Amino acid sequence: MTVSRFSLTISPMPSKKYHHGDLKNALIKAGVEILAKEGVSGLSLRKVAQRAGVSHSAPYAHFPDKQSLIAAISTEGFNQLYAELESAISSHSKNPKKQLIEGAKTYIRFAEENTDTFKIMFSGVLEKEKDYPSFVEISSKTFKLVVEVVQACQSAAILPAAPADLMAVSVWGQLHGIVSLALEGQVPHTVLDRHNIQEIVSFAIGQMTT
Amino acid sequence: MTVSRFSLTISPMPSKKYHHGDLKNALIKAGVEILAKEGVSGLSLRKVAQRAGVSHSAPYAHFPDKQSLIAAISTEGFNQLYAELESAISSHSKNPKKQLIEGAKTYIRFAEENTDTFKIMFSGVLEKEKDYPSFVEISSKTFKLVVEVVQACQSAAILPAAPADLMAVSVWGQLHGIVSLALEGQVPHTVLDRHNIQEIVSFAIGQMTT
DNA sequence: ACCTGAACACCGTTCAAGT
DNA sequence: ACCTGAACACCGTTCAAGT
Repeated sequence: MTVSRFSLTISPMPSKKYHHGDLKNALIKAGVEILAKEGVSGLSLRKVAQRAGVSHSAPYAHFPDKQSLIAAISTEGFNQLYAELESAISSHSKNPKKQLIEGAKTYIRFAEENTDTFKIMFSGVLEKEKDYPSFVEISSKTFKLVVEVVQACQSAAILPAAPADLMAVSVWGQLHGIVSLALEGQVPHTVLDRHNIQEIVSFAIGQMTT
Repeated sequence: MTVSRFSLTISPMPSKKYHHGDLKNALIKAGVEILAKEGVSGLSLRKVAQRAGVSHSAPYAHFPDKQSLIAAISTEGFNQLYAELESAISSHSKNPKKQLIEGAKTYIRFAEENTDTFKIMFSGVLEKEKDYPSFVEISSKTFKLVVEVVQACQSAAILPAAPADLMAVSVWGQLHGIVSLALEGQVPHTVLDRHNIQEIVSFAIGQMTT
């Protein structure tokens, strides 16, 4: 025991306060990791605190309640999704149809690679999303991105003339619905035997475009 | 105390075993009611038991765990949704386009009137749906209903020729996606100011049909 | 077969206290 | 300002026991 006490003195042990003034982000990161490892049902405030190396009540210095941490995780998820969509879309700035298809692929990939973050963003776990301004902001920014692509497609006569925001809900809804049904296991194997989600979405979007 | 013991003997008190051998269904019913009143986050096994008038451990005589009760509630929800869709569709057996539109309206109404049951059916709360045969059966029966309507529409040249199951995923995905985004508060007010969900879905399905 | 009550581990949240 | 530890109410699940 003398040894361990000694080592504690000369080199800081990981169980010390190593959140370098940024416990808030450390908690969000820990939450994302738990989500990836144990899923939505495995996400507890106490586990998040433990993984960040603080006591179970420390998170309350940064988040008023669990919902608030979930809002922060969802916001972080939306930020990442937005960045990936932005990148995919700006890679094909001269080709609206490609923007649509590659944007959809990016959305699908995000859902597949971050399944439980995606679920927490879109499956009603967050109950009063309107109370979290940064969540509302990034989600409406993301919607605007969809509107832009839709408008570009309309200008190129790839999508029919119609109010762009209405068309955007339609396109995003089509994409989101197929992805959601797939994550729920509601797409029958008779379809999945022949096509992956990307192909199903491509088919569906192909239906809407000319 | 003599009085209470006497009254217990001559007339059965409500706190006695009044689940007439059908506690299982009483628990499902209690679960649906709690879902409607307190939402998904308010649904606990202990509350369900209390509402059904039994001890907190009584449900374990009928369901191995909470997931299993959730599966039963979801199955019951699907049964109701199926019945309502069936009824709406058979009311317009000579008019495929009407079947599609009225089926969609029924789906939307079900989601709006049973929001939290709908969420529990489709939002990943049920984690191993494949383990519950009656859930799988009714959900695949419901999918077959969509396929039938799609085929009728294809025969009437209202939907383009394509594998009916693929087209069914597309149509259901479109409907489900818009409804899900709406329940999540992800449909911007700029759109909701002008159109309700029914109209948005009608627009989207109008896009797919000729 | 069906149900109860005690028990256990875990959870979200609060609060007095420490630095 | 940031964090800890005890405490409270609630939860899912197990189990010995009662009818």
